[in-house]
Amino acid sequence: MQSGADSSNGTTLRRHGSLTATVHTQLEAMILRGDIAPGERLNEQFLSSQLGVSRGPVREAARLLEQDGLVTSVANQGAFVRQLSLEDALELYDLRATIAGYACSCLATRATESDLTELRALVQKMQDCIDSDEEETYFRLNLLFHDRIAVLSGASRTARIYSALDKQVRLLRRRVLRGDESMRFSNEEHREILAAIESGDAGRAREAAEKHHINGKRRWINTL
Amino acid sequence: MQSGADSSNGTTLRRHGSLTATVHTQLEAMILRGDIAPGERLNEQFLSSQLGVSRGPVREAARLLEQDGLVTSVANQGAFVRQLSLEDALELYDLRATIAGYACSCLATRATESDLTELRALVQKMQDCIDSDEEETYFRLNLLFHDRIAVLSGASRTARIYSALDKQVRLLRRRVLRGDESMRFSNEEHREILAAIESGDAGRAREAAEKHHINGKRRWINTL
DNA sequence: AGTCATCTGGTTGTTGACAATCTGACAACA
DNA sequence: TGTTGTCAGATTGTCAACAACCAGATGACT
Repeated sequence: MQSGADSSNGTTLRRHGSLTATVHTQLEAMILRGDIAPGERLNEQFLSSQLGVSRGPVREAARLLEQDGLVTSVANQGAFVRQLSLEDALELYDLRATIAGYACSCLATRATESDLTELRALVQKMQDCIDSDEEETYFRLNLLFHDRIAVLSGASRTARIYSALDKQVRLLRRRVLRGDESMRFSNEEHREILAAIESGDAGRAREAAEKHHINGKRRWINTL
Repeated sequence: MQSGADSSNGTTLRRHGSLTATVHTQLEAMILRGDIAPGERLNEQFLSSQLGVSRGPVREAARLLEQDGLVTSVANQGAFVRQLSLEDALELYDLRATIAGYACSCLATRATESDLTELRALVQKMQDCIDSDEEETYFRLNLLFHDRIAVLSGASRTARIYSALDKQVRLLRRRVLRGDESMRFSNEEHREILAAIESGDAGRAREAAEKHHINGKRRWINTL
């Protein structure tokens, strides 16, 4: 719950100039954090007063969130935080796997030594988390690992779409506790992805990434 | 009632649709038609007076177009019709190929007889266009064929993304004259895609679709 | 009692005005 | 002559008020 105007981030986030961008970021965080539950409506007036802006930027931010797939808006009724059906979830996982596969295949053909160093470090950090049983940090690093792959692939649209899909996935498993075994298997797959990228074999990288994501899907299904 | 949401693709001029939606459709058409050239700015004031609305809906529509990838907006400077670099174009083709491959693999596992009938009819019509040398119509049917596959695949996000990528591609080859030979090869590939879907073999469908799109990419490159 | 029309409060849709910012040009100056 | 400061115009960013619209409640009528 944000009291009053700012207080959220100490420094006023005015740098981008556009309030819309700020509001977009804030609302996205609220939704991903679960402050606004799936199915709930984004009340423009309430949110605008909460964030200390007028309804204009809130409306524009809502449009952005709709394109991000985080909310659906109904004419004359407003924007609602998306509630994903099981079918939606399954498609989401598969599609994300496909996109990730493409990103990895791109990266395999262009990764610099610096890129590889960065990814290796992430895998190592994740291993440390497993050893010291820090699930929360592992979860964060895991997101970062895949995000970095998408970005480093140089395919900007691909990275953007992957990021959007990732947020939608987080919509349905906000608090995922993978468990020790899952983390171990998962990071093993990360190693395979990394090895495939290092080898420069685009096809192998693609398959490794797809398999990893599909396994993630299966792990999620098993938690139902 | 299922109002709003998405995907009644193309002209969704509902009786009372919001102005934002109308403006979005109009601007999209203008851009795709080339009325507003790549690199050109979308002047909010001019467009709003041109379309007989205020700047609000125009601004919101511009946000939508940005998410569609048709324009890029700069803070305090406005929205500009996107100018695609060669790299952009190459990624676009590859990514679209990947997405199309996924859509086809989905459709292969769920296509109804009615779906197949529709697609067969489209392929036949395209053949007629080739025989009577109607490139313009062939071009339109070609777009429709791939769009229908995406929609019939049942993967709504996938269809949406494919549609967006498709519009971006059209941004860089508004007037493509494929030539007789190209059309013939292209439709032959359509047949192969259709056959793969009919066979129910997801992997084969995926490969056929990917190959078709990659060949399309090559055909485009050859025109440079 | 049940069905339908109407009313009302609240919310979104739209607008025109005002503030902040950028672009380009002109003029002052070293 | 080349650089820099300043200004005017245009354009985007934001706001608060008004209009259109929907959902639910109330009440009349059969």
